[in-house]
Amino acid sequence: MTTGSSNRRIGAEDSGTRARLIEAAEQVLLEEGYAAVTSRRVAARAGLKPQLVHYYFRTMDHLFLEVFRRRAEAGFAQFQRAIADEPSLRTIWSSLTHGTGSAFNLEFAALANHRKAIRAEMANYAERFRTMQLEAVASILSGREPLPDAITPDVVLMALAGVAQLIALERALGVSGGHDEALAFLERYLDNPAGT
Amino acid sequence: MTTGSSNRRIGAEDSGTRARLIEAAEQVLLEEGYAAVTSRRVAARAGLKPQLVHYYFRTMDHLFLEVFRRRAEAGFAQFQRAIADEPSLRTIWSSLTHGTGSAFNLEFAALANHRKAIRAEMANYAERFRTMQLEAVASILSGREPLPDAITPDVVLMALAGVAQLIALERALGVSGGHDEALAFLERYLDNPAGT
DNA sequence: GTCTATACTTCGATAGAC
DNA sequence: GTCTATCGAAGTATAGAC
Repeated sequence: MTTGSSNRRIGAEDSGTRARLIEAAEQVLLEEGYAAVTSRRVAARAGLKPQLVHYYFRTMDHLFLEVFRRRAEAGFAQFQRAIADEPSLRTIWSSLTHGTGSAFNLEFAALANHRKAIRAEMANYAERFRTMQLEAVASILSGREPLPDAITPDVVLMALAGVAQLIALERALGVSGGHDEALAFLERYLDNPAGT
Repeated sequence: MTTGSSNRRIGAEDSGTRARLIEAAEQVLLEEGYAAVTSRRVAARAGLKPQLVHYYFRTMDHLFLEVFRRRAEAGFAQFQRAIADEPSLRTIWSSLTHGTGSAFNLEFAALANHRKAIRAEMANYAERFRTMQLEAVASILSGREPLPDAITPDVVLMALAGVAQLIALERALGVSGGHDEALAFLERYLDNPAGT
């Protein structure tokens, strides 16, 4: 499982069937969780035979990695577009709370916790994403009233990202206590971080 | 699976074997993730036969619920002790970042996302825990310099909980960007939230 | 009350046919 | 390059022996 030194033949990367399997895997992941992403269920969702999963992907982990990379690259590109279009804290906040990203991250975080290859890939993207976000926050804040010295762009970003993640996770559970208050605060803060 | 209206006989709740299975399940959960919590592996960890899992627990979900409740009650009690001993923001922060709690929550959050019974139980405890924490924060802040109106105890708690969760998750991945800065800020903030 | 023998389903993966 | 036939291991759960 770690080495994967089998010499079984693997299908072409540009195969349409392969793309269908990745798409199906992502759907199953979001709807039923990573434990439900089995060769049989993914194939059924794609309308294909289970053995095809193992023809196009050496192991299930290889499939997970492809699903993750596809989503991560898309998120990456989307963030860059959004921040170029309107560089503001509000745009950062939107990107942190947008769509199915949270559910996706939750599944992969749980998966990464116990699978080395996936953890490495996720850490890699997380670092890159954080760096990109940090540059954006620093740039946005530099054009405004200065904040107290202790409140660096890192601190602002960690707080926004942390609260966004927490709210998303609790929403999934059906818990909402404190959310309205936090969102009301952010509603003011995002446009006026210095509080003047 | 949802109803569980089987009339199969189930072992006594005070059985020692049953307790061993719960303990073993928790270990497997933390070490290998929720997908690895199967009757065979739990039993192997406990040095028992796989069929015993199904004698003491109607389904695997019942086992998960027992594992969750045990940990949740323990966390509940521990928070109450700690906050009674030293009521401070620092104690709140410690309780949010303490031990294996984050890994445990991550596993159960992912599980809860797709299993109704577990989601309900987790939501229930999350609400209770949040209420308890909120009372503590409000009580602590009321004995200090007042904060700006917009920064209610809810806002403080959501920020602390969010950042604590984010740092824990990223640490598990091996990502550390921004952590030192956020922790340095908190180091000052926890003792002096009004920033005077 | 406690545990075992057993049924049946689903799993990942490979070797080999087209 | 693409897909299928098939294997052995692991999964949940139940009925029945002690």
